[in-house]
Amino acid sequence: MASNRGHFETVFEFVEACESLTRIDAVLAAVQSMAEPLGFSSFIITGLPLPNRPLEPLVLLNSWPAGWSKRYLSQNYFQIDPVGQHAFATSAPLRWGDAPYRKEARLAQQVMGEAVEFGLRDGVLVPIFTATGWQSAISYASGHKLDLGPKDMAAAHLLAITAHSRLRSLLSEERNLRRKLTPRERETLAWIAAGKSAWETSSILGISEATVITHLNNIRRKLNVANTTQAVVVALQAGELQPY
Amino acid sequence: MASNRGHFETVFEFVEACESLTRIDAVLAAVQSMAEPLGFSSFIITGLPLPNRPLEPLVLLNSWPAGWSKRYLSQNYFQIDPVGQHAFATSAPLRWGDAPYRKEARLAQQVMGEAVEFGLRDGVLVPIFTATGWQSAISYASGHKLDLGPKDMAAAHLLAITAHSRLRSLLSEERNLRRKLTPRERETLAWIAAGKSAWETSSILGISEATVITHLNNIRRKLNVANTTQAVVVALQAGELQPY
DNA sequence: ACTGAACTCCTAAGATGTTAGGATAGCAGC
DNA sequence: GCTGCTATCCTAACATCTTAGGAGTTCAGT
Repeated sequence: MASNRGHFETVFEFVEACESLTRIDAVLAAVQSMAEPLGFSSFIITGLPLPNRPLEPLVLLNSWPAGWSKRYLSQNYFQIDPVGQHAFATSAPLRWGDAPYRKEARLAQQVMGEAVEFGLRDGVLVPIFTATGWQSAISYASGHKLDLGPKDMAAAHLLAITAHSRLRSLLSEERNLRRKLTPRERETLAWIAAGKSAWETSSILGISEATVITHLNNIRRKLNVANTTQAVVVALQAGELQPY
Repeated sequence: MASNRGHFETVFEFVEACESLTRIDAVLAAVQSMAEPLGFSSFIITGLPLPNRPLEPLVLLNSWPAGWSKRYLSQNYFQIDPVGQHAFATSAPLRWGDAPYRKEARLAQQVMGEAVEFGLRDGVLVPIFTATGWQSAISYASGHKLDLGPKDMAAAHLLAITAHSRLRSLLSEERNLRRKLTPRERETLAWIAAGKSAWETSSILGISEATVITHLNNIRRKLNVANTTQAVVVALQAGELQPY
């Protein structure tokens, strides 16, 4: 384990350098190189899904072993994983071993057992809070038991929020290039999300109700959702409902 | 202006100390005491609203002069303020003076003129990205023109994301104490947000469609919204749609 | 024992959203 | 000149949500 002072200075340089990274794989490499001196072999940065929703579409960055990653995401282990579920309840960085789980939860024990098979024995989960109640998290993994002090945890925390911030801006830029909705459709959906009916929205936008309905039809088709309510949720998560 | 090295070390100590702050006004005082050496006299930490939506419900922490704060929020200046609007487009900290605005935008100039009357002459806006496309921001204000180097900007940035992270966890804890919806109502709304109809949701939850409809009626009444779609948006912003 | 909150179930009318067609006009890019 | 995209408008049947009532059960706390 490197010295605490060393960690801090290095992480601090990372904070500055991170701003100039323009490619997602560069962020991944940078985080990886920062995490290794702290004792972590891999990590994942992800948004936390709503109840009953899959984790996979919210993953931002992932350096987990491929086999584990595939199994965890496809089997939706997140809904079982005590560490993942505790991410909602904690505000401070969390040692994996400190995640509470009921003894009767055989599934939870099975998931943790399988993680060990893939070389993920210990780790730290850092929750990242957002202004809207949505959360993200970064989960660092290690192949051996960790011995981390408060400063190491703080360094991991700092690394997490910095990388997350940078990542969001990069993905936001990428996202703009593959937006699915037209400007008028976004404008329409923004009013619908504000609770306006189709008729009210048509008045606001100065068009006919029929046109608003057509826009909503196209929106639902493009986003591949069941109804307008889900369209709003998906559009929010996809960043469609913002200016610019 | 204090030395750059001093800023950095102080901010770094703040990162550690912030974790132990348990009261919102303590965070406010801590940020204030950190911001002043950087040249800032006041600040606001807030989520960014959807188009056509007011800023006020998303404000987390506010040390702006009371008069200006009241006017800005009640008049919904955010939708006019070029700095506020540019928050959506930038990923790096932004000097107020660098915010682009059209010359023909008399309203924008008026807002900025009024800010000066309240002693807000210059400042820095730090956007905070989230995993879901929702954004927050902190806006530092100063009574005089600022002369900030890259390291000062980085220090302000670091201060912002650290305080924001802590604040979210504190508010999240407070929020849990004044949740409006019952567990069953949250469970119902989570499936509705996933695009299920009332009938489908009733099947999933093993209750009658009538009960789901009753839950939705109560949800709309409690959240004081016009329809289920808006109920989902409001519940998401209020953090109602998460486990625990 | 009582109170309040949560959860459950019901009807019926009216409002609103959804589906499935079709149609015209403007405009940018090839 | 053509193609594709965007934006606009329309009808009609059907599905779903919304409103406005009422009512019974359970359970925790006073």
